[in-house]
Amino acid sequence: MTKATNTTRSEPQWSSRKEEIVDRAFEIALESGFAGLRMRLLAERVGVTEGALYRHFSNKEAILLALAARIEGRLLVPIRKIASGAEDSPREKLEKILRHHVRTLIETRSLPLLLVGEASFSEHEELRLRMGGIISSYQSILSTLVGQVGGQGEGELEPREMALLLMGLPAAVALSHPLLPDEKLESRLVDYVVPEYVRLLLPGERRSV
Amino acid sequence: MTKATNTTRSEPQWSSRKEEIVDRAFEIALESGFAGLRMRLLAERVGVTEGALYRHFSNKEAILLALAARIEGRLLVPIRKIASGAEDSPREKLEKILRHHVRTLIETRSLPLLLVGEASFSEHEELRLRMGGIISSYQSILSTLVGQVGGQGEGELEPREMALLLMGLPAAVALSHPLLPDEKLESRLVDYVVPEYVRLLLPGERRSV
Amino acid sequence: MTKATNTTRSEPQWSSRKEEIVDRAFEIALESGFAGLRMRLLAERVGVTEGALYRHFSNKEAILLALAARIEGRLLVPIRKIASGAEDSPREKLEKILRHHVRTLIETRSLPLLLVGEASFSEHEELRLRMGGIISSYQSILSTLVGQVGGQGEGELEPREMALLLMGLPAAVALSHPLLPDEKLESRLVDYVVPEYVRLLLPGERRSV
Amino acid sequence: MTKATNTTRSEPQWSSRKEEIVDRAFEIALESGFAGLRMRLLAERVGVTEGALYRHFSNKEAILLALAARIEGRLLVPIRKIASGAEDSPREKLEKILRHHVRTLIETRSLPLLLVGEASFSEHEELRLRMGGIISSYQSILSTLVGQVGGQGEGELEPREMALLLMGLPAAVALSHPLLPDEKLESRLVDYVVPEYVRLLLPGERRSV
DNA sequence: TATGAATGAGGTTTCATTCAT
DNA sequence: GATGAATGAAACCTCATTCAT
Repeated sequence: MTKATNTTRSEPQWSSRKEEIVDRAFEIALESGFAGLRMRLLAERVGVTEGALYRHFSNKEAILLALAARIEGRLLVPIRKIASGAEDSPREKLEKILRHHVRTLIETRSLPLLLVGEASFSEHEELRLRMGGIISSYQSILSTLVGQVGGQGEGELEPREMALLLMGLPAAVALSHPLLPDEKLESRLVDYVVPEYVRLLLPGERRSV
Repeated sequence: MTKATNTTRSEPQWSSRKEEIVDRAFEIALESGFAGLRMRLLAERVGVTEGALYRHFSNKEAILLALAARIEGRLLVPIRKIASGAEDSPREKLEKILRHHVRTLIETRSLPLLLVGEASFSEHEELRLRMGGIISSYQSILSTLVGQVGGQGEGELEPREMALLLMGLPAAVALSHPLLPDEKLESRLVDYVVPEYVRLLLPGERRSV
Repeated sequence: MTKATNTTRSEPQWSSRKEEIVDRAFEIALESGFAGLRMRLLAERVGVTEGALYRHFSNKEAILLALAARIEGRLLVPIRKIASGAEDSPREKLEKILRHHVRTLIETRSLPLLLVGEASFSEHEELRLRMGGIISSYQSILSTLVGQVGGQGEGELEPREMALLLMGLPAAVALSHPLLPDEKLESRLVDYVVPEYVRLLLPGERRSV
Repeated sequence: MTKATNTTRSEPQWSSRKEEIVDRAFEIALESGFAGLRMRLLAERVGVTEGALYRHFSNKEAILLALAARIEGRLLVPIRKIASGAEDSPREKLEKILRHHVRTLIETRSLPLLLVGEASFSEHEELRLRMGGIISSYQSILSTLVGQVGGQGEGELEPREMALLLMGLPAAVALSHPLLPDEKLESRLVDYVVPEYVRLLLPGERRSV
């Protein structure tokens, strides 16, 4: 008899209002970007009045931060789990990470990375810091793994630089995919292009084999 | 026949006001992003009132389109010139293009690519199309050149996919640089990382050597 | 038969919650004035939710009225007691009253009189009436005492006018003290300036001496 | 044919919009106090939309400050002129000042001093400072004049304290008059009570005469 | 009694755009 | 070409109050 009981399929069972708000905010940002996230629209989607949103978040900024946290959860947390796994080699980890990243970007219409772009100019400092933190964490995970791969004998590119290159593929997908969706390419990206990319960038092991 | 041709006597230089408006718009977008471009602020910077802007552009969207055109001018036009040059090999051309792109991004705080991101969500359809056009042109230039390099014997990656990878480096720079500026990395990017990246991605030459 | 009488078993002390609410309301008004008294803040200070306040007071206005009553209690009740005392002369009573008033104003950051000002503009008619009643009572107490002092031979100023002048000192303190606190002056006010003021305004005794 | 030409009697000829806004704001504050001054109502009274107000004042606070300046103009400026006059004795100046002050308070329903009260709690720091400045200036004018009167042989009260007492009469009027208007008293205040008050407070000269 | 969520009206402010001059 | 005032819609946010539990 509680409100939570008469769930329809669109209400994931135990989502408190707070979570539901973030869910809907994510949806809207997916459609219209960070800047298109208006409190009025959000309230409508949630099915309450605007004032009600402020019971759960003190600010619009607080909602944006929760969104950032959610993105972190979808993107960074799985990546951290992959990186800390015990079974895979560093090279395999890198490959898995990139595949996860690219897949997520395609699923979310590149939202995560595009939000990084929007955050660069945001007036909300905390949001900017948070987004910078996500990028920074991501790159240091990649750097560490690159360092563990080793093997680029002549030591041409530093791990940090290699990490940047590895992030390049998701970045390129993020920027070009929403404007120029290409289903054929999309289907090959995760399973084919990513592994090949890793192979090209980190040829060390190949030689050693 | 270009728009700049129908100058009246009061515009001795080529429609100076119009150009100046776009100049200042570019400046502002550099500082505050697309969304931070307010008509009021723009008018102030130009040194006129808001109403005056509407003598030169019928819309804010018209100004955004002019901005897109300017970005095209700084980014795509030089790239086209490089691509159509007669002296360099395709590989050299690709390298030059990437160096130009990365250099421009660093100079412009990544504005061009970030604007692509913002445009993805824009409500102005024409702007979205134009930005899509820039990306698309860029990628087809890269694809063509990759095709001319040839040599990836087993034909693992298609030119279009390779083009995406090549665009990855600038994309990664665009996304990470504004939030996490890194001067040491920056100084090595253009002259060192880019050539190495091209060498890794297009190993054809290596065999031929 | 008073409202406080119908206590239920859950209110062992005399309607403690109600009292506490007014206490906290007084505190807040002391800090932020009448206008700064928000139901939300009040609830927080009391340690309950906003809805709970409406169990004890039907309105915000009801709380404001209770506040006015409390001010009456701190200001007017002691003054009435002084005025009805049997031992002092009318002149001594006036002096005691003014000293009490000034002391209270300093202790309460002038809240009582400033609230009078705010109440002048209040949309709550009952509150306005109540505040007017406080002022009015105060002045008639003063008038009566002034009449009892007698002695202004030529009958220049009527008691009511003299009462207004006597209220002038507290009023001036109320208006200037919160904006321009002056500790040196403050320490002399109660024990020195007030008696001197009474002596100057009611020179009757001087002649008799 | 300009808009200013078709003046009705209610438009004082050369009031720019900016001045008109302050005029209307003053009117509203007179009716409903500082807190009752809503941008919407103000815009209605001026006959424009809310947005238009922001062409002339960047803030609501800016309007409040303009209001404070206007009060300063009506109250403090004439008082300064009186104080710096060459013909009157200090005692006469004090009397004139108090008469001007009391008259103004009655005309303006005590707005100036009540605004001081409201400003004490205002969240607008600049407004608080400004109001404090007005009070402070006023008191130092009074103090100076009191010092010039001299003559309180035994030196009982310091000029600053005497200034506070002098301000007491206007203050009492301000606080009691709006809540308890009294026409009979009002008519005697300016011409009768004020001079008598000065005579009582500053008896020095009387002796010397 | 109390909670916690919600409402609805209203608050200040911003912004692209228009228009008479 | 340009100004300066104005508009109207929409933005974020606050607050007293209500109500099911």
